Amino acid sequence: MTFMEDERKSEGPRRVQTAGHEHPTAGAIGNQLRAIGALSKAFEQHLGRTLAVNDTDLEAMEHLILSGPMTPSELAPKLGISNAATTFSVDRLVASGHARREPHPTDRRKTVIVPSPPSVARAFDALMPVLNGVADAAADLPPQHRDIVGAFLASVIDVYEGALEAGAAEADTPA
Amino acid sequence: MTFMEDERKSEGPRRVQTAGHEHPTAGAIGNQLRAIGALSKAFEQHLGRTLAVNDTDLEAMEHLILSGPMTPSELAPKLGISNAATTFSVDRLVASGHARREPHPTDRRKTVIVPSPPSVARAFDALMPVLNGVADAAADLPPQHRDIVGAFLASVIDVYEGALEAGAAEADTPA
DNA sequence: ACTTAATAGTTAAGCAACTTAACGACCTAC
DNA sequence: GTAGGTCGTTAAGTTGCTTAACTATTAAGT
Repeated sequence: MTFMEDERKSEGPRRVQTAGHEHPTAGAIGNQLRAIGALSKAFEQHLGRTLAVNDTDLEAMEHLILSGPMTPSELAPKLGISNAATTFSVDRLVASGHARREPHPTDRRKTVIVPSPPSVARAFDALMPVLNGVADAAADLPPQHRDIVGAFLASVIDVYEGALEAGAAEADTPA
Repeated sequence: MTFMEDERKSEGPRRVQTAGHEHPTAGAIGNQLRAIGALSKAFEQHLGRTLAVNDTDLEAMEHLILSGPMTPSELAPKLGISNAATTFSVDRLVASGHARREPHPTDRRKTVIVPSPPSVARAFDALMPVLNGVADAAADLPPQHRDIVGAFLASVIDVYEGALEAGAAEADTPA
């Protein structure tokens, strides 16, 4: 690690400098979490290649599969893109046969995007090894261990949520 | 959950259908892992906004900070983009003052990308809450619990790596 | 009932970031 | 010293996003 050898002489408490000297295994857990993030990203990209769709369209399919058919306006915020971009994504999914548009039963302005069953099945088959693998790993733990892991993951979630809130608050206060 | 009501009558063992009926807490752990993935993605985007860089450039900065200065050719595979695209990313980082190009000391073909200390400090300050938060959460665990969590995360990593290998193998065998 | 305003989806024009291919500069080996 | 490979950059083209404008439909006001 050859960074920040000069600079940053002292300006507050800094427990984590490079990778945590104080608790070797504690730092290791952070590394594992980061590794999982990288692996899950890699896996998603692999999955996208398998189904011949780009990242956005794959994510759209995931939402359509996990939450069921929905309108473009509902989908857009889940994808974090504009309404118009969602139209393009749906266009691509329809063109490649992964989904179809259906009129909304009561509101004629709306369109419902329905994932095609074969595509759902293919996505599921590709996802299953990971879903099952993680579920099995968790299921294989004795219940107390499962609770310990669950509690730790909950605390990690709290950390992220806290950091995001702090960041949002700081955005409100332009200093 | 209104999906796959027809189709998929039976074609093999399927333990995880919607969200794991057999082991409620086991499924919960999978959900937690997914939540952590989503949160860390959201946090990265927030961080990118804070430093006024896009996702790619932020990831480049992270690699430059965590692994130290490196050449574009080393950076490109870490970003998962082409060499040429890395040139553009570096151009942007240099233009915004987050990094600078330096000639390689021995090989005059190469350029070394060096992150600017102030940008490193800013990124660090923004990252610290999460880094420290996770490290603290891990450090607060009694050692046996830490081992339990570490072992579980290791098994999750194995699951992903196994799935990626299987996917790669299947790509070789065009069926 | 008719007009006004709001909502849903799409289209249009423009922009940002990627790709592959081709280049000049440099290193390495024969 | 020349031949071939590597490094970074440039060029041309593609993809996928954005905002703004437009059409169709619904909801609300009078």
